[in-house]
Amino acid sequence: MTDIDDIFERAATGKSLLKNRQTLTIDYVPEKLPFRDQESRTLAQSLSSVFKGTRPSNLLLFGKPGTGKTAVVKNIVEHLIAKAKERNIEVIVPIINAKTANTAYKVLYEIAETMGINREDKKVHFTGLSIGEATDRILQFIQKRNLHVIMVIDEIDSLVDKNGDNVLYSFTRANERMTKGGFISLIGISNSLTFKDKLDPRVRSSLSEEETVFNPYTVEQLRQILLERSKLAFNDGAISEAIINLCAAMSGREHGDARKAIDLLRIAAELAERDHSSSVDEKHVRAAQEKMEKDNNLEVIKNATTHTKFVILAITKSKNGNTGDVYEIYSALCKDAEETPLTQRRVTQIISELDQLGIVSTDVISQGRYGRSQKIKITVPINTVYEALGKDFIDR
DNA sequence: ATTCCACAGGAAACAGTGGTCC
DNA sequence: GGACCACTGTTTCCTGTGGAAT
Repeated sequence: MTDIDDIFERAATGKSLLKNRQTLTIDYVPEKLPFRDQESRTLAQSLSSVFKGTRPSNLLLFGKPGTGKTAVVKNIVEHLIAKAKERNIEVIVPIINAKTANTAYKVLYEIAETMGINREDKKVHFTGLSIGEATDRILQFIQKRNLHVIMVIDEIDSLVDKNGDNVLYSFTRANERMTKGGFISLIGISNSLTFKDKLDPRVRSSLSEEETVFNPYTVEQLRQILLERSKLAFNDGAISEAIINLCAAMSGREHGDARKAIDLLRIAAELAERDHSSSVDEKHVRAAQEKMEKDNNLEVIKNATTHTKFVILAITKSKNGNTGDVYEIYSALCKDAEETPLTQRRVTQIISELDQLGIVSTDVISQGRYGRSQKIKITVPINTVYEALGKDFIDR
């Protein structure tokens, strides 16, 4: 075990490059978000009608991931609650992530939980109620207590994609029903600009009373964000401006996602520490970039269901990558493993899910009289696939 | 211009599970 | 304890599609 002891010894005695790792994680939200003054002001102005006792406009925030939407909302809401408390106004702000609470009922349940309804007689249980009944109980609670509720639904597009806009419809209309007091405002946060098209026109008009678009950060903006964070996170001399420029350039070119850029910086720092290097250099950043991609793919494949793994394996084994060919190989794999194969319809769906996750790429090709099909290709390095599937799985 | 292939993918239905309500 | 509800994963059924072959 001497090599293991050696690792521990070096970790214990080695010099840390980071003085505050926390500031390079998603949990850290700075007091004021750089480059988001305009958006913050718009949001604050919209919410300020709470102080006049009237309902704030419903609001939609659009922007790609890592553009600071959620952070801006959290910041402003925190200020709002504090300011309202000084004036004895009770504002409740349930923040629901519709990607985690991925059904209409789960969203209602989460809202009920954060609002404290479940400490009352008429609870909204984990299951068993109809959606209508759950909505009614929430509205009754708000009305009875004359509450100001600002409902924040993050990733609102995934809720609408999976469940339609019924829940949104009930809440945008709720104020007409609550005649005895209390009100609800909705803030929807979405990664997709086209999400509005999927809404019922009545929901669309009432939900998008105001809209704010968060543009992706430019390379220069990312550079300044990373510079700020690195001052908080790193010990003196542990990172150079050139390395920060590189991280900003790599992230800005690819996605403009501040969260990923900060992750890149953190992982590069961790790799440099493991390397016992006195500072982060270019090779750590490049390695961090590779690691991020690989880890992501590994996790997805490792956690996939058995049938999804069979499909992935079938794609790697297929010569032409046609749907028919892949399905045939998949069926054979199932037969070998004494599993009943899923239908082709379901396999098509699995392939499309893998496509969305970026594990495979598909191109629809038409072979004329020989039909239309998809050309399916694995986009993840084959070694990563085999590593994720495991030798036992491949050899069985 | 029409036919035909090999699918893609939407919609509805179903089975099984885990829960509440009355 | 039966009626009812939601959710997930799946199957079944069906319509639509691009372009080579006829």
